[in-house]
Amino acid sequence: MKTKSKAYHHGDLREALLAAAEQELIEKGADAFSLRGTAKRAGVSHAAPAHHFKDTMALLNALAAVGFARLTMSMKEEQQRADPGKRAQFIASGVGYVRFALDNPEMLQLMFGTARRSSNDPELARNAEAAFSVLVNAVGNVRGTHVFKTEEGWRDVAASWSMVHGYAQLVISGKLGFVARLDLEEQRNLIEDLVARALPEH
Amino acid sequence: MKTKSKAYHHGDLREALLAAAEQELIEKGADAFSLRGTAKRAGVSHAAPAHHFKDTMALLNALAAVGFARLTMSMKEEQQRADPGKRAQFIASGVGYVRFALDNPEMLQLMFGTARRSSNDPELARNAEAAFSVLVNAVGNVRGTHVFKTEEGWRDVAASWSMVHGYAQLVISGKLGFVARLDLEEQRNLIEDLVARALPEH
DNA sequence: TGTACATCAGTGAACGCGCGTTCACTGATGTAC
DNA sequence: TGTACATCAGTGAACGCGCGTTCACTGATGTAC
Repeated sequence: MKTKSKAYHHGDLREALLAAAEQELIEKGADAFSLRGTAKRAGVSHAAPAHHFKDTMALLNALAAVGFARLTMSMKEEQQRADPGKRAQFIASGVGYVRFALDNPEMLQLMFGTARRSSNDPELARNAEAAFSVLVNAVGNVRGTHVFKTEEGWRDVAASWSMVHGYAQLVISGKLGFVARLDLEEQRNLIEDLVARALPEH
Repeated sequence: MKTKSKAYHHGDLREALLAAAEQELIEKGADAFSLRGTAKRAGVSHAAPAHHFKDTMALLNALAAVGFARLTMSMKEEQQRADPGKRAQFIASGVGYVRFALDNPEMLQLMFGTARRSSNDPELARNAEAAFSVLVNAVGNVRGTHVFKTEEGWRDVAASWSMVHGYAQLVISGKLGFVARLDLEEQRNLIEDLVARALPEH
């Protein structure tokens, strides 16, 4: 019957393109990603995206910004589910970070790689900053100081972030194969242990 | 005078191609890397590489294998320079890991990314395994047991590797900007601190 | 030592492909009166 | 409420480009006798 209403105007092509771009990224990888493929997925001619994104780089910058927003959400969700204690909140932010990364490996590569992206997209920078802040605040609450005021504070942040980020990257690239053999509960325990090591209790 | 001897046969084109490929990777990035560009850099026609590498993927696999060999060397060098104590040796392996990564950021992406690479190149797997072993042995020596025998051993390895790998990735992607303000000595201290956190003394 | 010949490592032209971007266009929508 | 018109968001053809790979070839090298 094909009642597929073929409206000439799409409605919200910008959002549809971002969703299509994510699928394209997931299936083709950052290397083989193409604007034409994205347009095709969105069911639109390959010239249409130009009305919404200046060029391919602009589209990927916007997609990376979406990724950082989702990362922020993932950390905050995990914190809401967790015990309200400061240390538990810190650990939860780390668990949320890893959960996002393992659920969105291609997005993580886009967000932290330099491929096909410019570095001065303001929305992207803002969203990245917001994600960063969740972790920084969690560390600050545990330590009871503004982390940027002391060398030790910087180190706490660097250690925590490095730990969760590195763990996620290694699992994604298949180098920590034994993790695949853990069930969800065990993996969560492992992550909590790793995060806790990054911020040792005094 | 141009005494540039234009020998028809190159001598060691395979090695020259690997070196050229690394330059291509560094200057163009993993996305824009091309076999033709590599051949041009090596001063050879774009059809010549086919005699040495089946296709582009084979060349990049070989290059990644070179990267892992260099990573192993970097860790061992740092260990030779360090105090022979077990814990100092462990920390040195971590410092060597980070040093390699910061000196070869594009290679690290190639080695740990999935882009343009197959996953079943035996030489690549062997070299990656060798690098892994340096870290595993260093952890084992500190703990005094075969790390693969206990859950705790696995965690020690995961924590150590995650920490150095994550730190390197974050610095490379510019997310730990404050590190750029540290001088060499300070950065070394920071790395040693981070690595030490990953493997807490009992 | 010299020669014939097989093998190896290059060349350069050609192929077909998918890409990003541009362009003149057209259909749909929104607004002024 | 109806109509004219500007604006917006699509289309599809066309462009030039660089890519990986294939192919027939040729020059250099190594080896058997």
